[in-house]
Amino acid sequence: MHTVEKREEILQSALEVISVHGFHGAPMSMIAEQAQVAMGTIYRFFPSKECLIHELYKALEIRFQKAVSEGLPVHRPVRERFFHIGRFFIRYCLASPLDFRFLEQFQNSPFGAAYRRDRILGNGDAGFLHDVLAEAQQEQILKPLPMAVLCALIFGPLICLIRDHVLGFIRLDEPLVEETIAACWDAIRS
Amino acid sequence: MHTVEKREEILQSALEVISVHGFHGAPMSMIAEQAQVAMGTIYRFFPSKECLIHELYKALEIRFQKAVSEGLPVHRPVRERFFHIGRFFIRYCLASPLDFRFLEQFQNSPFGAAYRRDRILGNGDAGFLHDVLAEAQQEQILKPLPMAVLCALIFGPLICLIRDHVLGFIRLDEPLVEETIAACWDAIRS
Amino acid sequence: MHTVEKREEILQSALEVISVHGFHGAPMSMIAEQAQVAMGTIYRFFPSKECLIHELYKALEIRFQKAVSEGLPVHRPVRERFFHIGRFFIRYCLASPLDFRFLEQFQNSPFGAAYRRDRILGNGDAGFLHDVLAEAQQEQILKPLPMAVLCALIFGPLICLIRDHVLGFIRLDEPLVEETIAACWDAIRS
Amino acid sequence: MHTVEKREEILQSALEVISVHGFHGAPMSMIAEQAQVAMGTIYRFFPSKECLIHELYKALEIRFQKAVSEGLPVHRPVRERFFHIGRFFIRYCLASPLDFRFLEQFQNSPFGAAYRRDRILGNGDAGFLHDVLAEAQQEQILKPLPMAVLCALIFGPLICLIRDHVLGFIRLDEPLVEETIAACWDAIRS
DNA sequence: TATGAATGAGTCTTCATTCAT
DNA sequence: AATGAATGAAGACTCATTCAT
Repeated sequence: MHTVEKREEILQSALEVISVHGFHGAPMSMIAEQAQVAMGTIYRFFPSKECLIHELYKALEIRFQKAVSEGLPVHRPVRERFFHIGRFFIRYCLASPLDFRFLEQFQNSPFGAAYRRDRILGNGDAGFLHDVLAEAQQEQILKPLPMAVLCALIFGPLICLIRDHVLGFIRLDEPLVEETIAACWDAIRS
Repeated sequence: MHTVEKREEILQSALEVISVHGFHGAPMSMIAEQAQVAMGTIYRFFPSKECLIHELYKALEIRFQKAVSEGLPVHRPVRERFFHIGRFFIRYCLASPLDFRFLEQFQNSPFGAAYRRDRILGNGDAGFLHDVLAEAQQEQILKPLPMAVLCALIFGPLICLIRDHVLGFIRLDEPLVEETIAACWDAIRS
Repeated sequence: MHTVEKREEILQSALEVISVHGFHGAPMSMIAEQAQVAMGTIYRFFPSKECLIHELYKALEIRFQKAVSEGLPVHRPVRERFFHIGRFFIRYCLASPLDFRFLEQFQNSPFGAAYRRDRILGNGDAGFLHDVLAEAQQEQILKPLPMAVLCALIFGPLICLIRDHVLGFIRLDEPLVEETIAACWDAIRS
Repeated sequence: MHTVEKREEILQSALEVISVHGFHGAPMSMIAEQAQVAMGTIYRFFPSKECLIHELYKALEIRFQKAVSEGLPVHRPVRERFFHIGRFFIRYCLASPLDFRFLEQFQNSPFGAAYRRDRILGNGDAGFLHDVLAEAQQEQILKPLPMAVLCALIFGPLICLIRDHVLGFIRLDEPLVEETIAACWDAIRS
């Protein structure tokens, strides 16, 4: 197996094990076993468990941004682009519950505290969403609120509902997703 | 020191240490030290670390519910009650950031999984908010969405922003709080 | 309650708790609770748990010797006295299973190693049995074996069977007891 | 060192430490030190202290059975086989006093309670002795007593004397062993 | 004198990390 | 480069003993 592939394999195994058992329920030995490598091998790619976790976070972030921004109808009206992002956000989280669970855990852990939160999940001003919102705000379509508040008004509810869905408390079907995104739009539009 | 006081002292220390370092970064010895008691003393009040954490959660929940529902203008219009709850919710979280961080951690941990999530933080349909929303919905003031979605539309953004504030990314002042609550109201009203 | 009575109460409680749970399954707190005294009170009578156990052993030994020697038909033939002792030995053990279990535990523990074993259970040359056997040996009724061997030939089987009985593997009824003692007699008589 | 050897080394160290200090006087750290391995290493071979002890018991039992049954003159008269077993039983115990002390402790502990007692030491009806005695009883050479009683009449005294010897109270030399076995034979023969 | 809350050393066990092979 | 056995520091928990009341 190639070096790069092995690295990927380890990251993926870490994701699987950690998202199920949590950071502290996932010993390196378990991750190694899942990746079908020896424990020592992991340390050839990542100097410590903490680094592995941070690297995994970064990898997921990239993967995530890519998925959500995919097919963004760049030249369509703001509202349409907004709905696109909302839909893809939910779609991705539901399709990749492991990613979602890991990212949530990461946010709410001392690991995540090291990171500026304005990256992913609940905030996106580093990326494409920022552009959409900024543009809309200039057109005075949106309320004149700080970017962080706008992001919160959008991703806060979505994350909350995805969590509810993952935990089985509600069932997020197509129409409900649309209605929810619409409600978020109501929250931010002027 | 009285027995009750010591119990309180231990709970408070656990809150302080855990909210900063996380569950797994907070050994019993550290909690004991913070409370200025010996480790064994903790076990006179709580049979295990897990129990200590659950008891702490329950205590915070009560404290929290009380604070948020305090002075609720029961006989005023729905919109006014809604704003009251939103304001007090934020106010409490900002005044008690340790509580907030602990509760957030608890929710996203295997501990919290034992609890139905319909309690606090991100959901409130167990209590007074549920009544307010239900009443408003009957009057057709609100969108005909499931209660869980309504709660998500309210608490999702608030929690998100409180976290941002606690972590120092934004500054939630009085006017911003009002505007945010208003935006949430826009999200749910029909 | 009198001082002496309290001491007795503690010893009796220690016996009950230890014989059921073993030395290491019987914390001082449990013994205190059983005796309905405070933990500290035990330390007014016994300087340490180890001492308590040794004192208990000594008390049981006395109680035991008294019970077994009771009503010994001093002026009857040796064989008759032998049977008397055998019967009373078994009778006492079956009637006082707690004593029996404690003494067995004590023997097989580092505690007991401190004691010369030629006291009780499986040896009795300190007391009346010694006299009976010595007398019999002088009359050449018994094999010319060392006293320790004679004692082993008598108490070895009895203890073994009592243990089997206590554990429920056999049922020691009257006739079986008689036959067993007779067999022991066959073992030692010349 | 080989894996198997290390396992053996740990078992042997456990035997040495436990037979001297007792189960509760033998911390894993002490066993590890004796075996010249780190504490964690023990857990690679045995999932818990309890398992270690049970494995040790099983290993000793096998060793023991093998030693005692070795060279059993299968086609010789019953009496001869009986003496052989008695001799080898004593011989093994005296040659392996650690084994003996451990097995005795095990029997009288909560650990041993899990095991049916019809195994070793004080009972042997699971194995070869049972066959010898059963055969002898059919030939009406022995008293018509239950097997458990016969075993008690044999092993009771032997164990008792071995213990005395190990503790230094008597000296079991060759002739004394022979006489003692003969006395046991007198106890059981009809 | 009696109490029992408090202490903290000691135990078992886990797991991130290392290193000889 | 890869392995995984070995390490030992760290953590939860127990309980004999002490001491302020």
